[in-house]
Amino acid sequence: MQDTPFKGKASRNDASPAEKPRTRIQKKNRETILEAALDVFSSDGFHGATLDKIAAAAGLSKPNLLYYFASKEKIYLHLLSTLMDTWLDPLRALDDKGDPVEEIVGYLHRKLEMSRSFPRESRLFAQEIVQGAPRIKSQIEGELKDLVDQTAGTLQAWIDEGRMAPVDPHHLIFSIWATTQHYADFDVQVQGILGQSEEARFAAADSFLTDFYRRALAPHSA
Amino acid sequence: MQDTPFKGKASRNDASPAEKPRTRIQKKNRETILEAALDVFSSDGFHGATLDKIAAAAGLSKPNLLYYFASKEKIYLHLLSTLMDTWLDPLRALDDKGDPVEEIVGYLHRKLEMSRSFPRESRLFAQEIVQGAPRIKSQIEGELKDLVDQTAGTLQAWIDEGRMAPVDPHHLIFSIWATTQHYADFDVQVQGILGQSEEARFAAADSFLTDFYRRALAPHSA
DNA sequence: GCTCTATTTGACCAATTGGTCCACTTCGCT
DNA sequence: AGCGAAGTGGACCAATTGGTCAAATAGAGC
Repeated sequence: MQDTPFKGKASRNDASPAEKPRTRIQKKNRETILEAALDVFSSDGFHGATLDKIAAAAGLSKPNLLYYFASKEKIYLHLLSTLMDTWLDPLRALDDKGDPVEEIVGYLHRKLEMSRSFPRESRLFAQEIVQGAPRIKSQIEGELKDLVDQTAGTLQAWIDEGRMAPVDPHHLIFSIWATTQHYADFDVQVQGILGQSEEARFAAADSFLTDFYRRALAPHSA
Repeated sequence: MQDTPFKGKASRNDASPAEKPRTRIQKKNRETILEAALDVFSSDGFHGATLDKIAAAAGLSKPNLLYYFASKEKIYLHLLSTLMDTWLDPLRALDDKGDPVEEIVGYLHRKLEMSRSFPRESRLFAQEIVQGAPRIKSQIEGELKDLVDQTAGTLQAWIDEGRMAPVDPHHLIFSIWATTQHYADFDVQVQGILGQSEEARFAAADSFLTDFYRRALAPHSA
């Protein structure tokens, strides 16, 4: 499977719509495919998803789908790697010049907003991690860890200055991830218990979390 | 698939080790299979898991495995339904006669302990929920919701009595689920970032969460 | 309109996989 | 020891599925 240097026939055949789209059709179709794939992968998982299902969702034939992406795994990986970046944006936006508690609450808020706006992405990511992150372990131990460690440093500095309650920075970050992503990843459960509209659920979640973290993180006044 | 009333041959053949084990061999093998299946399902998901893999993990042949459980799905469902009960135990143990904050912290502690002791169960459950809980939605909207609503009532009573901070009881419960299960479900991520031994990770998590919830839930003194 | 390239798809293929058959072995009991 | 039931697994099977091919069609530039 990895022997023949030039598979198929033509050698310059690697010009198949590989990375950067070249034509407007390529651009449109690749987007359509990724959108459909996100839908299917996020609700069925990598193994549960089938090319037929993705193709159907994209309104394309399976061979045509494979004309744009070399394999099922390529599509999946493309989604994952694009995702990781977006996922970290809210954390990057944390400003070490701002007010500690409000910065954290702001981060919390942005993260919750991502759960609302991109639930499929969240679920895709969650499934990958739950299964042991077989395809992105390196990124976790790389850029993710780096950014987290750096942020933890900022938090620790704030703590040392007595501007917020002394809590373990890493676990604080984990708790924010957990509580916010919960509303995307475990949505059926939340919905099954609360009922309510999506709007109401997220509004209540935002209100609860904001209040909760403000109280828990307020610097000791004693 | 659901037509023939008596499939196969013999009619009393439904005596195949269906529900309750009858012999010691049945008991042993069913346990072995469930153990192996939990391993495989929790790390590969329902679709990713194969009977061959489960059979291999159990040290049995595939036909023999199917001698004990009628189908892959039956095994999966058996695990899931057993799980739900265990999962709710810590919540049932919450005592409305106790001290509010300490009761909640106690619950938190038990839940975190479950994440440590039964990470595979947690991951199995998580994957089912993330994918929309196709097979247990009814249980979520049934017994799970009932128990949660009841507990929420207890919490609300405590709040009304001014014995703990006024927070939305349902979202408080969600936050406890999220933060504790996170250490089982997203273990690779936590481990990738913190390094440390499992022991150290969970000790720090317990310490962080206990402290955090105590502070956030303390009744207003003002 | 013509030509070369990009796009599309029906027909296939091989591997995987859930599940079945049936002959054979091991138990449990008298 | 002897016998019927329980237990076991090699050989199969049909359906699914990721992926390939080659032939056909639609576009873009001249």
